[in-house]
Amino acid sequence: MNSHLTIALHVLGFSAARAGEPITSEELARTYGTSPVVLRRVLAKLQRAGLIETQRGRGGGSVLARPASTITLREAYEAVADNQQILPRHPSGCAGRAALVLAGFVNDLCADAEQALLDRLEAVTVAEMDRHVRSQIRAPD
Amino acid sequence: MNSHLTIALHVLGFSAARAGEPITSEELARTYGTSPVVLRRVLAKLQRAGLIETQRGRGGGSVLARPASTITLREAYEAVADNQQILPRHPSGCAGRAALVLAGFVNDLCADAEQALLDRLEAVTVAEMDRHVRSQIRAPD
DNA sequence: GGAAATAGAAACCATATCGGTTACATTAAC
DNA sequence: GTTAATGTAACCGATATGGTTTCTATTTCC
Repeated sequence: MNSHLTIALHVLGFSAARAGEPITSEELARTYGTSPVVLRRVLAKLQRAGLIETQRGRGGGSVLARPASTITLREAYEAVADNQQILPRHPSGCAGRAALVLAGFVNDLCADAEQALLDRLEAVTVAEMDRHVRSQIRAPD
Repeated sequence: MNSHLTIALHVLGFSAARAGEPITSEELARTYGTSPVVLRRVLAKLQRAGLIETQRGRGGGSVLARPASTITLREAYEAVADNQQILPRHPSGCAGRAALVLAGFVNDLCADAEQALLDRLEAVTVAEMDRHVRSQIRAPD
C-alpha cells in the first residue's frame, strides 16, 4: 500500500465539504502537501471507481459522483488498492505437506484479519467524516 | 510490511511441531523456499521478542522459548513489524485547519481498523496452529 | 478565434525497500 | 581441530514510490 488511501480520503473529504462546487487538483495538492500530478493519479482511480466526477477546462475540477452518505471509506480503499493484500501471503515455493498446510492456515487467517479491517472502513461514510470535520472546525480545541 | 510475518509463522509452526527438538535455519529455509540468511534475519527478531531460543554450533537450532499455547500470532506480528503501521497515515505537511482535522480523523480510524486486525491475530495461538496442521496431515484431503 | 485554466498521461529520475548472495567471524559438539 | 551451525555485515539487482517535466486535450471566457 502506498499513500493513495490517505490522499483519496483527503479528496473525498474536501469534495464533500464543497457541496457540489468542483475542487481543483491544484488546491487538493496544496492542502495535502504534494504535487498536482500525484493527486491526479489518485483522482483517476476514484473516477474509475465511480466515486467522483471530473471536469476539464476552466472552472473544472472534481465533485462527488454520489451523495456523501452513500460512499463508505471501504469503497475509497478498494478504489485505490490495486488488488493488493494488506498482509503478505505465504509464497508458492513451500516444500512438504506440513509447510503447505501451514501456509493455507496462515493465508486464511490473514484474509480473515483483513476482512476485520475492511469492516471498520465500511462502517464510516464520507458524510460522517464530513460532519466530524465541520463540527471540529466550528468548535476549536 | 514485508514477508517477515509469514516467515515468522512458518518458524513458530515448525518449531512447535518439533516439540523441543531444535530446528536449523537451513531446514526452515528449505521448507519455506528461501535462503538461510533471510531466515536468520527473522529468527533474530523472534529471539529479541523472546519467542524462540537459538543455540549455535553443532546440533544447534531454534526452539520455542515458551509453551506454544502461550504464544499468540499477534506476538509474532509485533516481533517482526518494525513499528510499522499497516495503513499509511496522513503526512504532517497538510495545510489548513480543515485538512488537519481531517487527517486526525483518518489517522484515528486507521488505528482503529488496525486494532481490529490485530485482535484477530491475537485470538490464535501457536498451539492451535500446530493442532490444525497435525490434524490436516493425518487426514489428507 | 485566441488566451487562460484545467485535467490526462507519458516519460524520466532519485530514493527506498526488499530479497538474495557472498563472505567472514563466532560458537559448540564430536 | 574438524565440522556444523548461527550472527552479521556488505553488496547487488529488482521493484515500488513519489516527484518533476513535458506535452496534449478540453473547457470557459474575452
